[in-house]
Amino acid sequence: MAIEPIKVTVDTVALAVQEGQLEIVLVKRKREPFKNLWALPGGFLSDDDSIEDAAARVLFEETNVGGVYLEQLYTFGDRGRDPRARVVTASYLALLRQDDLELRASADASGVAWWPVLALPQLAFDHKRIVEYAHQRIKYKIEYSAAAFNLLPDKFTLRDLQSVYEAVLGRPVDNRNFRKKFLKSGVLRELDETTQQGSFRPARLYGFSQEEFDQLPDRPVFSF
Amino acid sequence: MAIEPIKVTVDTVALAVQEGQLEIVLVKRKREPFKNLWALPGGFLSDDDSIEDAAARVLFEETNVGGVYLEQLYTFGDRGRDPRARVVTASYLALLRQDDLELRASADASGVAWWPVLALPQLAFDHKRIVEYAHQRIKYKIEYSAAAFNLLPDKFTLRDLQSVYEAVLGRPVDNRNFRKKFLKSGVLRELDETTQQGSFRPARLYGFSQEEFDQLPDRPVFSF
DNA sequence: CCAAAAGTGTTGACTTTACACCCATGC
DNA sequence: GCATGGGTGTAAAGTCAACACTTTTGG
Repeated sequence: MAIEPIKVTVDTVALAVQEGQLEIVLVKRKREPFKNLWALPGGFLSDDDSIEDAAARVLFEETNVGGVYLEQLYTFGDRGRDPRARVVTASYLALLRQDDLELRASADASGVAWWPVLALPQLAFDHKRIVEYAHQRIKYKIEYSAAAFNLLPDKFTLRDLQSVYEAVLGRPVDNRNFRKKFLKSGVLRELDETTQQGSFRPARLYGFSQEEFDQLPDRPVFSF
Repeated sequence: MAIEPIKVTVDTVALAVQEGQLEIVLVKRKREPFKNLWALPGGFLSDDDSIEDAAARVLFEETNVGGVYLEQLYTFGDRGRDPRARVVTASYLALLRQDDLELRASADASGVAWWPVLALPQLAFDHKRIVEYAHQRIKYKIEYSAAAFNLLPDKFTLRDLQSVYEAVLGRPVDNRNFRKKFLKSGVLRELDETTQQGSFRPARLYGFSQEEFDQLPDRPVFSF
């Protein structure tokens, strides 16, 4: 059983919702292969304690984004994915709050930027496929998990929450049904604060209650 | 960035339902580490075209089981999983029909056997965790996918189908509601055949219709 | 008083759950 | 005719989907 040398990398699909759009962080490659194409932030598994640690480290190194929710997506290892060598890539999904965003490119890249998931440039390697996989995952996940709250600050309005669902699902949802269902679910803590941002009625702020969420059944409870 | 040598392996959780119990294939290790403990069938990624191919090859080599449904589960890569070296393991779920079963151990193992998922022996490495992950996955998956039909022969009775659900979910389900829901879903093709296996009413045989299944929404439709 | 976004209820269709007896067969 | 597993219906409760107007605020 000949074992050819294999390299292990991590690539991260880092998502955020900005102005009602689902966006993703890409870095522009400075070198071959795929020089000048946009790619997912990624790099080699090194002396990290875990693959997830590697994903967090690489994401921070390449984009300056840290302290975020991370989960493993899928591992790609087909022959020929990388023209140089056999590369096995564990892909990760990162969910960012608007707060977290202060992108800064590393020396290895000639740029780092947000791109709308629905209007991506041509991507390096098989990264298009990885983004599609991530997009599918977050669509499912938002219906049965608390993933949406990883895309929001600690305090948010019901409209903010609805915008996250609409951006992720890619379609409008009925606002009366949306509010009814979320308020009934018990996972929202109503705060004694409101926004104050224009010449119209202020919106109430809410927080997320992990304790209440933990008591929900683990089937889709937030589907719209 | 020092890159220590990393090995990539695949481990497979191969499941089948036998006499109403969910069971899994384990091999008994002939060597250190974990000599004489039971472990998942697994081995190194070699010159396979894909990781999934490697999982299929290794499963066949170690257990003589082939031609089965395979899907990737999760990739484990924490430091210290294997005392010898840094090992990154892509784990796979295999679903077997009772037909497929003609276990035969390879020279590397001192045994291969079916074990009930609910009564496993002590396992090598972190394989217990991998089995738990697989078990969770199949529990979810059976509710929204056609996974159950990968655990059944081409022709089966409604009772067979219900037994698969009960074994996977680990609890009884209401048999009137079960039949009603499955028959209404349209994914079963009623055959002009019955079983003939005792001094009692014969059961009608059914087949699975992939075409009808493909038209279902991709949310849980087989939850009980 | 106007513009803008926040917030609110009801109805009908459908789905889910709980529950107990008759049917067909071989011996 | 009996033992065994196969097969069937209904009603009440709950959930989902569709739909339009009133409220609050600043200027």
